[in-house]
Amino acid sequence: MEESPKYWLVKSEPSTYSIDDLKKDKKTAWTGVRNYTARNFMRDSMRPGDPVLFYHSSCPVPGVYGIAKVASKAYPDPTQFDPKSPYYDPKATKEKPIWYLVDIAFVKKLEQPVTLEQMKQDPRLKDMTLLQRGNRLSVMGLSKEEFDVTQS
DNA sequence: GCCAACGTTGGC
DNA sequence: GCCAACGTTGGC
Repeated sequence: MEESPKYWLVKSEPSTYSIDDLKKDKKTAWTGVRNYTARNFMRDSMRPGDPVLFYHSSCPVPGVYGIAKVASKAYPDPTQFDPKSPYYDPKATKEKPIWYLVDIAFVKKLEQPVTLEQMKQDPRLKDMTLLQRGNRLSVMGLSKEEFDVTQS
């Protein structure tokens, strides 16, 4: 049976990595996610080609600034093995990695961002994980409807 | 810079 | 296995 398509949202602080950086790079390894729920999404559910909303957080106007897509299957995050990396995890070994990631590829930058403010006011997005109280997930799933609203 | 909300850690 | 303390996230 055909698996239903999945839609995603990833957060990034634009001062660290923005949609413009992704546009320039075309593709990037989504390193540094150190949250088990987010890891599980990447490791277990993301598939190459899945559409991704690119969200800017901790910036003057938080919101969705672009579209990306999943560009690889999951593989171990190399930064967990690197003692010089801020994401180094001494408990991880190459035989037993802890953290996984996928590659994310640029699709497009939105001419106008869909701001957090706009999303909060859209009744169709009431159940969106992003808008739930206190949510801090950096990788989250979306329904097709939630993905499509930001396209209109 | 503040602070609420959350996840993780570690003592017991 | 509980739960208080702590660190981090992220909007404002």
